[in-house]
Amino acid sequence: MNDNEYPMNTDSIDEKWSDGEREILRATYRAMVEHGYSSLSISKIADELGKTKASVYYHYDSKEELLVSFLDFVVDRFKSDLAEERTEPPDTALENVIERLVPLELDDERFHGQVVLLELRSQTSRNEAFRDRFTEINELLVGIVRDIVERGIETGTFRDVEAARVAEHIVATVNGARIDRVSTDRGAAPAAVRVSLSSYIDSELRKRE
Amino acid sequence: MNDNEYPMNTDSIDEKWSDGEREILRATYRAMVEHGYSSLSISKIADELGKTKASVYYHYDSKEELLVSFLDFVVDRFKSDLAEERTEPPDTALENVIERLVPLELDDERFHGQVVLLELRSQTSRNEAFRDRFTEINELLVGIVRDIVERGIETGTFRDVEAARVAEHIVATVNGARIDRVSTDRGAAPAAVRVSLSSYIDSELRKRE
DNA sequence: GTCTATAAGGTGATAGAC
DNA sequence: GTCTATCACCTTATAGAC
Repeated sequence: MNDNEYPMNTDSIDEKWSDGEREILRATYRAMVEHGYSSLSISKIADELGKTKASVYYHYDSKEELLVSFLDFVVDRFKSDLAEERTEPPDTALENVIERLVPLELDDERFHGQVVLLELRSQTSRNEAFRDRFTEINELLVGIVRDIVERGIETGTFRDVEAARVAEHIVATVNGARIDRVSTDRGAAPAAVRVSLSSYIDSELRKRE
Repeated sequence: MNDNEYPMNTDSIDEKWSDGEREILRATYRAMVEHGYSSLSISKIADELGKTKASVYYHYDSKEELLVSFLDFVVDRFKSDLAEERTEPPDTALENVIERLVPLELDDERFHGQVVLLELRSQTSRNEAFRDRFTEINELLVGIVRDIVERGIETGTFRDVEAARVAEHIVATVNGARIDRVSTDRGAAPAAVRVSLSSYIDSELRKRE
């Protein structure tokens, strides 16, 4: 389902956005971290960019167009952050994906990234393009987990469960924990969920005897 | 932890808000459903109220104050919607709570309620009062589930698991499914999570032999 | 309590010079 | 590509009449 995924962390030859556009998208990201989605404006983006509003409008015809492009930018980062070698044994692969999605420690940069994602997610009911992207993200996550579980069943590591159903469960739990982390002060919750997920994987997936 | 909870659906004697305030809060709710948090304005609320902006400012000194009051209003509704007799046996009590939080069918009214909650939740990183309320909501949910699980352990229905940890897991899963529902087009996901949660409860909680 | 009128400033967006 | 200047409009909030 995802053949052409490369780690785009480094700014390699990437034709998706021009240099000017990427500078604007990066400025948008900073403006969003600082001011939040609901008080984001072209002026604030331009300030962050170090140029004037008119410069922004040279690259984007409207705020709406910029925001959809920004959403792609953020989703792209999320996806490439997730892209990883999948050669490890299924049980450690599963644990690695979970660790990546719900790390025990979350540095400021990733924390801000999750806040931005949550703020964008809150726009899904009002904007179809937004809803499409988050549908895509969740399907990607479920697909990754499902593939690992299926591989585990084939190799005999896991019991013969319904992979799709288990994947939905794990992704829902992971998403719940992620959103809890950025929207409450319940610092201990992510760790509790991590432990509980391991236990779940153990009792529902891992073969006994 | 929650002795004084009554179903406040009907407008009984409730000293928390004056009649005028409640009218404004209800108008705010309608305006929010229609326009979304990020384009919510006093004008739109006044329009929905059928009065002028100045009338709103007679009851609230600032938009900020109104919004925090509105948050209380919404959280209150959420809590009273959850308040329920807890006399059923633990296993059905648990299933009922889950059914209530992640119903298989979601009518428009409740759907809008969850959208509003998600939009308010997206403000948590920018506003401490908001974060406090959502911390409270999640702790309430975890508390409800934990109590049921503990009761199940005492009565011998459930195995002797770590109730707090299992509660965190269930609440995270439920929250993930709830947010998935309002922010993606993955219509089948909530049902899949429901099935998977039942299976989880069965294998992790329910006593065998 | 609700109104009209108004203030001061921010918003998205465009025209035209360089 | 970036700038200045400008537009019409919307924003939060207040003053004062009724």
